[in-house]
Amino acid sequence: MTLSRLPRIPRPQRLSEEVGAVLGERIWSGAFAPGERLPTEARLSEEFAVSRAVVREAIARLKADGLVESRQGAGAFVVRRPGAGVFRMERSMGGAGVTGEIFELRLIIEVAAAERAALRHTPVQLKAMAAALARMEEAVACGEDGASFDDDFHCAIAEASGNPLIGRFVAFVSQEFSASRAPTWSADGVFRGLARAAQDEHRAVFEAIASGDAEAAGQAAHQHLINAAGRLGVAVPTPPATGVQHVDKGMA
Amino acid sequence: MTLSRLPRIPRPQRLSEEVGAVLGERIWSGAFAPGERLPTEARLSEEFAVSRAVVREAIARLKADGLVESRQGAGAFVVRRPGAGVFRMERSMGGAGVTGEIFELRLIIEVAAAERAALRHTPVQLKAMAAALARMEEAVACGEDGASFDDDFHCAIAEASGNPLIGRFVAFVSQEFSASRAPTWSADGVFRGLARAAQDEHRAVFEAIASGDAEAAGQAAHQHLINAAGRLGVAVPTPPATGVQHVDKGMA
DNA sequence: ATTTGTCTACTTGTCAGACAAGTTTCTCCG
DNA sequence: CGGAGAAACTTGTCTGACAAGTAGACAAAT
Repeated sequence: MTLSRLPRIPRPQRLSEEVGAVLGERIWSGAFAPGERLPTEARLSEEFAVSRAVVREAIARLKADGLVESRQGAGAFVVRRPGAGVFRMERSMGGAGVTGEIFELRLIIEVAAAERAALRHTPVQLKAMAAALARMEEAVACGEDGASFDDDFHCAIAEASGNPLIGRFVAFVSQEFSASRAPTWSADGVFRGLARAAQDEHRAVFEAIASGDAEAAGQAAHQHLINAAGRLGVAVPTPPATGVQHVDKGMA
Repeated sequence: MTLSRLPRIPRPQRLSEEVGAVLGERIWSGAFAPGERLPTEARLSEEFAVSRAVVREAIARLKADGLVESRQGAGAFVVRRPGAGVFRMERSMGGAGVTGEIFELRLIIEVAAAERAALRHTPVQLKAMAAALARMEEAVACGEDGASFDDDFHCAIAEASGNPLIGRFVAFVSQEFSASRAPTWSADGVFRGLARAAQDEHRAVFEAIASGDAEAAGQAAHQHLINAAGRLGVAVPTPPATGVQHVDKGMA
């Protein structure tokens, strides 16, 4: 077998990572306002009781993230509009409730991707989707873990949207999210038929795309993601807004 | 007041940035294969003729990008799936044709944001949108550059979507894109009425959001982005029907 | 022969101190 | 009052050192 990943025991976090996380949080929370100057490296190394090298590495990370800019002789400054330059998810945003928000973003982008894939897919891309689908089918039949094929399927759809940015973005979000996909494909999940249900939805999406019906593809993708959220026990803060919003137009 | 930008002169690149760029390119190009171990810091500092501290900062940047992982005592390794962990745009994508793809992504996400903002906006967020709108109005009247208020307006809408991820993503894409927004707000653009037209569209989006009409907000945002692309001479590869169709399905 | 324990060389993480280069601030002279 | 220049900071880079952790070899035990 592939000796799988995940150092189950959390290795002692590097000092520079801790310092970087604290500083990043202060910036995101607004404790360091945009445009403001950070304390000097000497000051920070004193505050955190670490060497200046550690502080410098932490700041290097923030610079790589596009959160701060430093000018020799002047200091390090919080960038005017933090968050531009790079988009990441995991860090510095309270963990609670985030999953639902990630799902909402997936819903938006993957539905759009499915619609476009229905209209633009090439034979090669369709074959890639079919291959991922077949592998998942096999996994369901054998009771194995098909999570990575699940990833592949979603990414193949995004690739077929014809817009590489959409493909990369879905790949990115999928990765960020793959840990939470486990319950569906765990032994227990397969036993309870979750994998089977997901697979049926996958096929519906695939057939809609293959037949070139954009609207059906979008609806199938939408339904799949809503159901997937339900299988994970995640509340997606969207349903009233997206699918059926014409219903509550009456009020107000 | 705020002495704004002046880094038009390419400031002397930091050594660590140069080294980091070279290493990053080697990884992206595959010269360092996924899973492979990087040369040791000592070896790299020798190769680049810089101190180990510089190499360490360069590697810190790569770690922040999620390209490499280092284990004390073992070495630094190229991550198995480079590119996961962060989402950037500038890298590894030639400039041609990309603008249209960015626009398509904006179209997808900002239309969805406008729909949600119509349903979820708070009074404070509405006020932020109104403020940005007013400043743009002023800029149009005075013939000044309102590009940054344009940014603010779009970001305020995304913020009001109630999903911070959407807000950050729009901020991210906006930034990546702000350079291309210049033509609308340049002296020539203002003269030719481009800014005026954009402003009318902005107001339409705002009013739809303020009135809580998600469908109208989505359509207005869709129209605005299509027109904005037209003003820039960019072709958005989106069939006219697609952008909003998942909203009004079921409507007769 | 296989397993186990130990040892050693190597690599990254952290520290301390130093100097160079650039910026800001204040002083002092005109 | 204004400007030149010195002084104080601050970041960028270098050097050397030690601690912590890893990997491979080697020896001992079963």
